[in-house]
Amino acid sequence: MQDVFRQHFVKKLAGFSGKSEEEINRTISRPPDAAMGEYASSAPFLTLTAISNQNKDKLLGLSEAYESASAQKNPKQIAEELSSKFQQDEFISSVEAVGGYVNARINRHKVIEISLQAAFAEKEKYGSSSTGNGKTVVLDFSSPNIAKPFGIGHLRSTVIGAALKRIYDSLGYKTVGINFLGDWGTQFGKLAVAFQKWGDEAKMGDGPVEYLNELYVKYHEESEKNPALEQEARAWFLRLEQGNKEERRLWEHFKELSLKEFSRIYDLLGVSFDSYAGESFFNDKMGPVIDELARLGLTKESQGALIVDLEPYGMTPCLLKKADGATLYATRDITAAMWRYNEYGFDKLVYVVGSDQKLHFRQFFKVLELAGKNWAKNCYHVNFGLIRFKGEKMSTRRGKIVMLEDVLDRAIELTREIVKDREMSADKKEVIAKAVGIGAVIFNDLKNKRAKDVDFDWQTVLNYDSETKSFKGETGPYLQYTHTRLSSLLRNYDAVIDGKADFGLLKEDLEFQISRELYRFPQVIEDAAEQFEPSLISNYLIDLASKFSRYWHDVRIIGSDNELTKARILLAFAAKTVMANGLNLLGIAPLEEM
RNA sequence: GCGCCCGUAGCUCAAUUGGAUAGAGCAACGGAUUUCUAAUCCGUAGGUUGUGCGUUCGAUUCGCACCGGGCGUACCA
Repeated sequence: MQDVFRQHFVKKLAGFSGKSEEEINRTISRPPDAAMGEYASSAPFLTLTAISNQNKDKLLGLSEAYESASAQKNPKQIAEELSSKFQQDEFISSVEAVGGYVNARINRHKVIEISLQAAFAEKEKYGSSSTGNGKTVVLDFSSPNIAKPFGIGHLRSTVIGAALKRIYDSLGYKTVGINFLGDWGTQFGKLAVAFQKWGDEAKMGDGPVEYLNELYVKYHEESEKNPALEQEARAWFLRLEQGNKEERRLWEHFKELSLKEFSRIYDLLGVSFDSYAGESFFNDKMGPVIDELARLGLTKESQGALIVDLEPYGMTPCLLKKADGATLYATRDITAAMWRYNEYGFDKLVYVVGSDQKLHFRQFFKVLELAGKNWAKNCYHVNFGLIRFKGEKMSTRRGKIVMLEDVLDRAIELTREIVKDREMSADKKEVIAKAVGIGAVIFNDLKNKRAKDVDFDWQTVLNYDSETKSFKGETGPYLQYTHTRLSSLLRNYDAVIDGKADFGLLKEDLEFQISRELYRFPQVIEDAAEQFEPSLISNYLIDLASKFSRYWHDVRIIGSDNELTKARILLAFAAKTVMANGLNLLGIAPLEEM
């Protein structure tokens, strides 16, 4: 979507200055103070830069360049000249030169009119577009390991991936969400060995995955003392890979137990997938791929293993087969990528996986490229920071892990405490407790740039204040609360909202500020998709919510003046629409009351 | 050792991708409630953007070096 105000300003300025629109567009920023206008251009400095660059080519000294630049014209003068050429029009109300910048104020009335009308007309579609029509994005996310507990590390992948999927959906892309289950690999050998040695089927009762994890931890403790266990585990997995019935049966049992637990969590989070083709799905498809790579002369044997040498690219080799013949993670990923390309013909293949696997992705993307797959450049590793626990990396091997379900349960419990004394039905309270508690957890994971590591801390995750019994500040509940109040407000308005109003009556500064936020919403979604960054939407919603919170504190919306009320209600309606649309993209439920 | 990422208020993070006077939340202190839901709002205080050079008219943003933290570094994923 295009910002017509900005576009208009750029076009005019380009005309006046003789620079290209492209060039002018790069000089646009926002003035430090809102009072100075909405757009600023540093175009007057371009001449200076150009002259000094020119002189640099001629090997002139810096001071000389500056002198010759200022001798001709200084930015201040240029800014004044350019500004004076502007005339008030439909989009721009005034242009002013300030210290070498050209500052433009946009026509407030126009912004209000455009944004409120668009939000009213498009409702739940406002913000979406058709830019992605005909294109397919495949997203690989969540991808937990079978027989391991679902930790908060997987929450990040799940929540970020699900948000990106919705974001791309809303831009008209066809999206395919794949849960690339970690249901294959040596860890099953380890688990099976542990289970056979110390396990007891009868103890699997209520929390089988937790029990299996205990065995897994025990295995790693024991194997430090007894290295022979490693051999046993490898042998077991090899038998599984070769199709032995007994091993297969146990593996399927583990898998079934795990999926049952995972789906409970996905239900809570409101996440679903289009495909569960996990690693095991590719078990019988790797052979031909290895053959293909070999035919292309990419593979070689080294220390008994089959590798693709990536030395020329400054990377350690990509291992396709271990010395014992078993395949590895990279083999499955390469195979899966090729299969997905054939199956979906994607325009983008996105992996939402932690930063600790960066090298792995660089390696296998490179292998794809070397194999002549020109679509390799459309593969993206959307990495995210690790969740550390009291400064330590979490590790399932050492049993250091925070269970996602515990986090969710605790958040829901805190919320129950808040709504306990509300006058509403018990059912309603429970719905609210779930939506708000989960919303708090989801937002906590989506509010920061994904690359940031997060130190998990019970005290601060939810920003819960036990004294006032409330979630405070920049949280999911804050956004939900804003949406709730807007809903309540609109319920209190008994006339019909028909989308018509006298926009000229909205003269408050905040009415303009809010409209401007509403206006840029579609662009925020596009940026979030482009950068694979849901936090852009989180931050945006916080901005919008805090502006509206301030607004209705200062201003009476439903008042005695019918026309004014009508206009303000339309503003509230538009704000509610955008809050709801934004929250839905993040996977947080917009509530009517709470 | 080498590679990648990070370092911004006491804490957690923003900063429109190189623009003007670096902004929010939490915590602290002070204030606002006959309410369109106070899970709210307002105010005060808090900074040599890790350090030092460099590039630029202009640097939190780009380059180099150093300091500190994280991750990775062929048979785990």
